[in-house]
Amino acid sequence: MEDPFPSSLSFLDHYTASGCTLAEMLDYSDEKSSSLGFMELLNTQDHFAAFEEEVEDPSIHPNWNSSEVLNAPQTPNCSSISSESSDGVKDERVNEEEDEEDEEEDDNDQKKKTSKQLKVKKTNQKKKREQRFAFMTKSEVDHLEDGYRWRKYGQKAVKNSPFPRSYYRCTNATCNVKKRVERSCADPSIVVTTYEGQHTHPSPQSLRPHAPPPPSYPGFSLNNNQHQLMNYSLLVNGYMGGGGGGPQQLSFCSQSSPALMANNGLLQDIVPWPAAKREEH
DNA sequence: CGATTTTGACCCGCGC
DNA sequence: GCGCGGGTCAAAATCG
Repeated sequence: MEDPFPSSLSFLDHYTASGCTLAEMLDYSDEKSSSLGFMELLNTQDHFAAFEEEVEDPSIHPNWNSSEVLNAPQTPNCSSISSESSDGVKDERVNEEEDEEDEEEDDNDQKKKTSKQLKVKKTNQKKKREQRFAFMTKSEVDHLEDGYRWRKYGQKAVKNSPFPRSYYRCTNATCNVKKRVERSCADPSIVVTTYEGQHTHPSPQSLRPHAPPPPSYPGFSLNNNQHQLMNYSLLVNGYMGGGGGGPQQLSFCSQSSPALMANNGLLQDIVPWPAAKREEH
């Protein structure tokens, strides 16, 4: 089966090469996005979607379409996406749930163990990859408000980038959604946010009296006065994941929409930074 | 005082 | 086997 996204091409390269411009892919006006969740925007405007999961064989889901993709994560129980993974994600998730239960039972025992052993167990869990997607946002602030509460648990310098990468975890104890935030080294005005996992709880923002409905998936709920809005929104298939920068396949599903044609300027200066990362080899 | 951030250390995977 | 880079932990510091 042919690889639709050769590793020599960035996802932007691929997309432009395939006759669909980024401006067609990504089109959100400030006005439209000001009060809608990110995924809601996608739902509303029916643009495109792609998601993580390291698909070995794209033919297993040749007919992905954005509505299918976007509807899939609406609830934590929905597993249609992961069930399509050929990477064992589904099974791993089941195991993860079991592991969590075991972890509670063994909590006392674990306290007796050395911290090293504890770390080994925890780091093993990170092998189980969650659904992940990332997007770029042109913003002056690093940590974009998305309706959920996050706690920063780490920060690392990124190779070949003057900007550090920040790691956040959802503050809800039952929710293990994580996100990474970093600035593009090529264009410091661009913030790259990667979500991993799905929220298992409603957004705290829903508690606000005038707040818009919370996104049912990690996404954006932008306020006009917060930042310059997401001029760019890329849902990608974990393109920034994985140390070592091994090529991960991207899966875009784009649909033509009149709305997509309305905005041409916002993406003109988007930087194909994943390509830049690959060039380091 | 609880929640969050900072930051150095540690672990793991991967390439050489 | 070793080194590098990414990801996470956890204690200390800071914030509200």
